[in-house]
Amino acid sequence: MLDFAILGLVMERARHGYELKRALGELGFWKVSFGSLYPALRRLEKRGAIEATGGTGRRKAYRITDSGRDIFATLMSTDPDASETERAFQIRLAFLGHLPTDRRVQVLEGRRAKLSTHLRSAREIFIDARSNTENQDRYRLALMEHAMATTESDIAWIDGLVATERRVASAN
Amino acid sequence: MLDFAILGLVMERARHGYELKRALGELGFWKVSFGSLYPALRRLEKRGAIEATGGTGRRKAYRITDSGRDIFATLMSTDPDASETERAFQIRLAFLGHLPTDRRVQVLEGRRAKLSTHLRSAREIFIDARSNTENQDRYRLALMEHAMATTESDIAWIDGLVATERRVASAN
DNA sequence: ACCGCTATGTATCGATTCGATATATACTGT
DNA sequence: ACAGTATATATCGAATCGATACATAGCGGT
Repeated sequence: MLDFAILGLVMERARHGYELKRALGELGFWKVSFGSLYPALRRLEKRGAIEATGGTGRRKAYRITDSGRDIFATLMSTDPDASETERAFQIRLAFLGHLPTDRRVQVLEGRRAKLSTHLRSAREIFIDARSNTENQDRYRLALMEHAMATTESDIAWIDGLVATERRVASAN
Repeated sequence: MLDFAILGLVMERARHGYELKRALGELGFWKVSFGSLYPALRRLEKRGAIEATGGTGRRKAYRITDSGRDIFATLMSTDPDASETERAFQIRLAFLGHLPTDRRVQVLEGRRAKLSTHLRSAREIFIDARSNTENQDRYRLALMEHAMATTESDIAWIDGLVATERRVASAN
């Protein structure tokens, strides 16, 4: 998924490693490490998806190739797998503008469904734990409750995004 | 940190691998994989922190040793490092009941401070991105805003935990 | 009684990612 | 002129993931 993110960013304009790290970190949910980033750049270079351009001084700027553009387009238009990570979804969101409106809504609804299911099972587990004498630890119950609240807020957020998407679509 | 979590759970009572995976998953923030779990059990066994007991049928229950209890107590009473992960903090929280009240508040306040700092820098980055013509992507701005809102909610949650802690403390 | 499905359980493999560290240059304030 | 900080590339070992293999238990349906 890091490869996906790198392709997406490099596609907009040539970027060097440090810049990619900063750009990813500034999205707010992932501080990628150099130990992940540089090997990923090698991988992509070896696959012919990106290529190094001279760059200024010690910098090594990478630009996307036609093959890389294809790879990105394929990844973007492939439906997210059910097992997709929170992070994978967020990266996908960061580039969701590359999809047409109806596909965007699909991606969002898919994520919403997954969160809903997860929330339901979390609630069951919580009810269960609370009524179990052994599991009465205050902090553990608090963790569960907070996790549920966060999931609810994520769902509401996605609903907002979907609503905006539909509003924009019907305005055209 | 997985080792820490395993020790904490096994300390309460002997548990086998699958049970540990379930117990960790039920806290709601981490679905640990078998590929992490079983090697971790080996590690801990080799260090003499846990030992396998017969267990029923195909199960291999692990119980904590005295040495393991020491290791857990040391980890628990060591102040969290500044670079500690979200997940590390959550695991710490799950066992926070093992610390005296004042130390609990310390841990919580420390986390709060870190989140506050993070939030401040996120806000700066957001303001910056919004005023930058290049970074106007709707979804990317939405991601940043949501990340900030989540952090704010985490801070409020921690404040609640601290308040409860103080209330309980002063009631004694 | 038999079949298939799902849950339970242990285990390992390769790939990914992390966290720490090394190294070096550019810029900034005093 | 100098120190300190930001920028930048790179690599190492360890932790973790995700997929897969394998096997038994238990349960519902026919």
